[in-house]
Amino acid sequence: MSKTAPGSTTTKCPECKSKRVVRDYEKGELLCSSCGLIIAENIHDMGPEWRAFDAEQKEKKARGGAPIKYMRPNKGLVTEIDQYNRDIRGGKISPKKQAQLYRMRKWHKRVSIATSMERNLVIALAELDRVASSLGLPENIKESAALLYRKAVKEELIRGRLIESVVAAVIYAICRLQGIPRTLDEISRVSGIEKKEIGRAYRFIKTELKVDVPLTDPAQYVPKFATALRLGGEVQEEAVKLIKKALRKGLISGRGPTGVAAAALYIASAMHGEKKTQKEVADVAGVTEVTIRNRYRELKKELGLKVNL
DNA sequence: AAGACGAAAGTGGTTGA
DNA sequence: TCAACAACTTTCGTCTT
Repeated sequence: MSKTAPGSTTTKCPECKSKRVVRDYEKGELLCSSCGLIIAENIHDMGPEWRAFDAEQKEKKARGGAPIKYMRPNKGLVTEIDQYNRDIRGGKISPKKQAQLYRMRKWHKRVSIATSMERNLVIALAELDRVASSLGLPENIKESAALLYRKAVKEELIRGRLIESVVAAVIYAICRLQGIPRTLDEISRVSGIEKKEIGRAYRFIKTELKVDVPLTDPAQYVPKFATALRLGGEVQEEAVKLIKKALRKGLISGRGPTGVAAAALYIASAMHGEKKTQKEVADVAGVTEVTIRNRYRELKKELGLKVNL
């Protein structure tokens, strides 16, 4: 990547022409600090010369080639030392060498047993790296996820579960813990594991490892959606304000965070004369118009908003 | 013609007996 | 393990702009 100091860049914001574009390593985003536009999301370490606003666009823009699949565990990872004390031509080997081979076999066996866990990790970490990179998650997230996965292995929680689904679950958990908005849908798409599979594995490790995951704050999704909708900073602030108010008020408990974020953005966009249709907002948020209407009606009533749309 | 609205029925997941 | 339940979706008819 570039050699600029962490956080700062030489990029100019395409929206407001400001030079105050910074990298947010936490979220893996490149954003303009004066207007709030996310210029690039899911920043790769390996040089993103394109822009992508969300996972879908990213998939379209990313170069071709099927995702790497680790078909067979252990492929190329296991060495064998046979039991015949011969060299490759079949000739006898000196007793000294034989003793050496014996020791090698012995240790090889021990190491192999000790590393059935390690082997699992090799596969899992490769998968973790692949998925996390596809999602543009930064290093520290990968590290945390790897740590959590190790814990899961140690507790023998993988048995009967696909390694890939546990990996996906761990990533999902860490993202939520760190407040980085990645939906189950996105993770499902890049990992190729069904949403409900990930959800199940996630719930399992969450309870078994007693990981305390706070419920997602809808405000976390605001910048993401707003950028996809090309909505400015003021609208985002407005939406976040609405969410905060709603949170303090009755509650948003039980509601899907994406739906709430979508409704807040919908209202905020109308308040600032940059109105988007329900369908537009619904599409980027991954919910239906009906859900937006429901949330929007609740918000309007609870907050006593007098917005005419 | 497009967007917004809401009713009704269906789906998948959670929860508690 | 099953049934009740809440959130969300799908579908569709109607109203508004």
